[in-house]
Amino acid sequence: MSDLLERLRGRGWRMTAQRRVVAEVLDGEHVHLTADEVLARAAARLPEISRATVYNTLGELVALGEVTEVSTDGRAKRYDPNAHRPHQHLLCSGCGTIRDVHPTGDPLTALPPSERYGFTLTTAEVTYRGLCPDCT
Amino acid sequence: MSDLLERLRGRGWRMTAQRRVVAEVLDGEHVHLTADEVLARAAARLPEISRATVYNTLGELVALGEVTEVSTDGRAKRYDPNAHRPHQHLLCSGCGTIRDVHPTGDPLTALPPSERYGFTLTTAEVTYRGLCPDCT
DNA sequence: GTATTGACTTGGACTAGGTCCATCGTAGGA
DNA sequence: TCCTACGATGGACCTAGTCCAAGTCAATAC
Repeated sequence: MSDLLERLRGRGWRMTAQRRVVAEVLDGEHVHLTADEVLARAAARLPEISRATVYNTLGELVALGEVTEVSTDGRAKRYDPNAHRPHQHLLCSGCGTIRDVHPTGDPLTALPPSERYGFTLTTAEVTYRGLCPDCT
Repeated sequence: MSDLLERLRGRGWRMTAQRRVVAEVLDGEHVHLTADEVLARAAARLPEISRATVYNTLGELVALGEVTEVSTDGRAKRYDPNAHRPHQHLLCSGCGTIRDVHPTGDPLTALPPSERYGFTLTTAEVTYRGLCPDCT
């Protein structure tokens, strides 16, 4: 994660305690926190951090391509720090657990030209849904 | 669409002017309206219809499997009446246009057992993103 | 055709998630 | 160490959606 902080500094990011804490909270595998969860965890370390700062910082991290937004349920957006490697999401309909998964092949190729309506495609997002072992 | 109304009546739905109008507004191909758009179009025909009724009716149609909810942008959910035939969505990043598309093969098969973490899979939702001819 | 009744509708209050903005604070260069 | 522009703050505001008590009416029974 310190390499993330280095990359951000290299891009002219002014390093503040708030930004550092938000970036640190988002470290790890299979991390998909809502903005409120990020705020709660950040506030545990830096009690005076504000909601607006968390939203600002998350927005910047997304704009810089370091974090991706995932909205799986139409409720709160979740923030996924695993943006360096393409992946999709596997979601339990029972408990809401989310895992990063890596399907074989490029999902884009499944869409034949006749179904592209002249679009220039850039990405395909896939959400697999099912029941995890605990909820089965 | 009248066949939909028949199906609903057959399932014990009490037919009211409000429900009929909401169902009629959702008729057609490539229809992906937000609840507010449904309300606006329904109100054009039945001015005294209320927001709560539109949400209730949409929720019932979803529960009955006649309409599917799609949340592509983390903003308002959209309602897709084309629930009788499996399909995915193609979304223009420029203007927000949504089209129904039919990829080849079943997206579920792209996820190998080693990437399923013991889940029992039920569905895979795919959102293709790109630029439509007008926005290119 | 009328009475009955429980399902449906209404509008307004309420909530969650998120954005905006004026003001204050501070990181980092000179 | 001083400056200043960039970042943080908190509180108002907004949008999408939910909830509820009270009123209405579709469908059944007669």
